[in-house]
Amino acid sequence: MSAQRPEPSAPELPQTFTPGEVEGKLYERWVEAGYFAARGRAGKDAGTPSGEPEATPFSIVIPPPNVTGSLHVGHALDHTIQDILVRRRRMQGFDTLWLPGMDHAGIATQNVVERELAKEGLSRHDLGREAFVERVWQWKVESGGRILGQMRRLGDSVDWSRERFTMDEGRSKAVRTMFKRLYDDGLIYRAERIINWCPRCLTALSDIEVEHSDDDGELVSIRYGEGDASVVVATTRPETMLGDTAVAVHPSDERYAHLVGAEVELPLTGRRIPIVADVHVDPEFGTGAVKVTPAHDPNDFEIGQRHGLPSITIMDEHGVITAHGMFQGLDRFEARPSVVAALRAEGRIEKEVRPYRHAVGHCQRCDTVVEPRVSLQWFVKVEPLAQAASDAVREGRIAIHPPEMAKRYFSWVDNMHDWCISRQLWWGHRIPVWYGPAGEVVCVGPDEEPPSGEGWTQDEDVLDTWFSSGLWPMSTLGWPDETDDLARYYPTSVLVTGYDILFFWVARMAMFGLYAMKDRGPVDSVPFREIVLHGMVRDAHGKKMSKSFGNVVDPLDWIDRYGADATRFTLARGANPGSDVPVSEEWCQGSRNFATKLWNATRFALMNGASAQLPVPPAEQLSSADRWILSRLHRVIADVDASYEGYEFAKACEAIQAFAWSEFCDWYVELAKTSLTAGGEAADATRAVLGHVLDRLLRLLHPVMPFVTEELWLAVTRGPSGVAPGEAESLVVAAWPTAEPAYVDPAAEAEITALQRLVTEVRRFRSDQGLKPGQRVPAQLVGIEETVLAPHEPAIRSLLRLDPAGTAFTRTASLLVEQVTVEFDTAGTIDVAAERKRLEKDLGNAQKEKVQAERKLGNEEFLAKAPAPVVEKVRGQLAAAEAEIARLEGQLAGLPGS
RNA sequence: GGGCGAUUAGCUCAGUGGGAGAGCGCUACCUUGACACGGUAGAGGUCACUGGUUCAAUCCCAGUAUCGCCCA
Repeated sequence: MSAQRPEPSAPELPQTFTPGEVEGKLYERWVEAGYFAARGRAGKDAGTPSGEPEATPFSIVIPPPNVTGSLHVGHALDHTIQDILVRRRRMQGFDTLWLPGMDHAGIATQNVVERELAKEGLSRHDLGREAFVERVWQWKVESGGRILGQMRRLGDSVDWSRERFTMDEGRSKAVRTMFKRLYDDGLIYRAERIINWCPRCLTALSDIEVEHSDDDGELVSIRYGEGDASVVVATTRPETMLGDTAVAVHPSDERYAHLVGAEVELPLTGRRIPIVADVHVDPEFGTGAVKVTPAHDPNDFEIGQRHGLPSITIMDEHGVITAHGMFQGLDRFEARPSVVAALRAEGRIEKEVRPYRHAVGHCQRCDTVVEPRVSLQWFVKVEPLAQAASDAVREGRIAIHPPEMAKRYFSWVDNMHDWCISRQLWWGHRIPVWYGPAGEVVCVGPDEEPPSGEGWTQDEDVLDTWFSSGLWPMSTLGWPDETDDLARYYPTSVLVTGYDILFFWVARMAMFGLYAMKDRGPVDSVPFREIVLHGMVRDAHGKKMSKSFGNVVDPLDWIDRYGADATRFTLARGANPGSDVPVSEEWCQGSRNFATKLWNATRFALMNGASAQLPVPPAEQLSSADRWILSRLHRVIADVDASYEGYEFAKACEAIQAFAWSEFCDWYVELAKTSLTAGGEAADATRAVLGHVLDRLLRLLHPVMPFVTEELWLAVTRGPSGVAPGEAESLVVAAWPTAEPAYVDPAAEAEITALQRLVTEVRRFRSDQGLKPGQRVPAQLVGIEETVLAPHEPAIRSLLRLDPAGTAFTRTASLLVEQVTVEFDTAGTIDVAAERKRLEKDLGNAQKEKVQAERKLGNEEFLAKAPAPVVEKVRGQLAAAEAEIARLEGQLAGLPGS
């Protein structure tokens, strides 16, 4: 430590950053300080960290994770993005609300608890409805909500005082209110329809709870009827032929024209079924004739409706065949080969293709193959609601980012089928409809007493979880009550979610919000003003993460090993608008490395007395290096801020990292070493500039990497005297940095660019010459006095390990760069061949550039039609190339042996 | 089958109508007084293919191929 160096103004930071030791403490401190709590109605007068009198609300409701769930990497991405938005707005002085909570996940949760019961040898029916639901609540209290603790690990700045759950009292009231309103408006009805049925979960599913995959099955062609009057149908589900009630062909299919209206005998059953003509039959598929099983296929159901065909249910709720003699009692998948064998025995099988790949629907929750089933269910009539939801986006009242994604939204919302909302479960919001002894049907509102007396019973079913999730942006703020929060934070500002669940609930929230809040008018009834869609997290090769593939990343594992900051940065750094987010452990290590780099740069600055408390002197008292880094910083602030504003998180992260590492650490800190060693006023200025740049840089990065930036910022802004006057006590509530154009300094930028070019050229020379990095070489910088680089000679010598030329100096090599001739004494060991190779290579490039520029400038049309600035630019390129050629040719001519 | 998107360095991805970029990986050298979770230098690309528009195309348009996603 040199004598001039002042006492360190802050306690030295430890040598490395240990996330595990500080993250938990910092998070709890933030929560205790109340930074994450929205200010509520008082916020109007409460002031802001940056001192403005009024705080504009900025609100986000979290896409509620399942109460059964745990934080997976998809949540980590989703939450990181929301936290970036919220933390930036908070620093900007907004009254921010990020509202956390969970949904009750009807099927998933019921499955979990039923599995628990099964270990005790019990089923839910052994307990009865009431006791079972009690048991689920108990489970929810005990083991539910693990994910909330995990959100703390990630650093989510949510308002814990406003945590909500879809099954809690307020949210239940919202559900009953909404049901009643829709029912009274005729938008909820009960009907017998074909729905998706899970024979394992024993409940109806909505369309979106069915996942389609291409599976290996079979395609069997079966001949119905005899002789000329026979017809061959192809099917992937031969067992359902037991429930066939027709054969359908396309009306213009000449092959079958003579058969339409006739009947054929259905094998194995002895029943006679008609042949009908229907335009929805694809004449190209199979034989062009299809079997029609209205009770077990959605398309066939439609055909059945159009032609008045009977519907014969051949399976029970478990997917077991219910009739037909020898097949009775067989599971649907056992029945399939049995039916085929029986048909084969009768000589009815014309063709069997196996394996045959085709789309098969599976239950999203348990992967069981879904069985279409005719049953009595409750539906939401979506048409008017969907129309409103579609219009809101079409008219820009809800903006989708990135905008290309709106197409997906429209294609879904504009083609939505009625929504089956009843579920044959016990865990959920029970349908508030009572049936009376004389066939009465009464929908009971939240504040009404259900009818009592002999013979009245409540509907047994519960509502789809998405019915309550669809109310989330309103219900969490207190709707249907006119609460202060609802008045202040609805519509929410942004909804952040993956494009893969756009349909699951975004459209539903839009439909419900626009309907329930319509009194506010078209603009303010939307549940959110903007939708930010991100992609799915994938592995380093773009593969979807899956347990079976073994490429699943556990974000908590990364947080443990690399820190929450590194995990968050990795996700944000990969989040380009509209595209999936590839991640890998290597990249997370890279993010950790970045945190460490920042840590060490800050440590260096603090060791040398840097502080954000020091005022940056006026420009004329600053070195060009100081002015350069300030200029670059303030340009970067503008760029990064614009990227954040446009939800371009990858771009923002990349720009911050590039500036911090490649400009601040690689050049400014290196140049600062010379200045600090020299001492005096220049050193003081450097300390102030180091403090200023770090301060702004840490603020800019804080939304992405909240922990390490807080730790460093506190050290940089607080000297031994504690909190700086007027400064925030935490980066969480510190003011967002603004770009100050006054700092932009093109002259300083040009000067440091010249310095970089000179230093790089000499480094290349040293490298070509095999000079070791640390090896000191005597050199003189001829002509530097006449250039802008004159004041930088000490820094240049330090960066390049150049010693002063002593009396015994003998020039063995020289290099002309930026009007400076660098003469070296390499003690005679000059590698002329290496140097010639280098120069010739550069010369070749310069000549190529010259030719390109000349070709353009020799083109009359180019000169006539290209814009003037472009022509000027090319002229400049030509001049630069010619100067470079002259320089390199001079260098080559000066080599020994030339 | 319908729709959408992609194709740029070994890998993952930015990018712009006018001189091809980043990170990781790779090669060489280096424990220099913030940092080896580091430094310096380097190699590596007909910007998928074929046409068209234009003074000028990796970028705009059309077609082809391959891949991915959503829907049926």
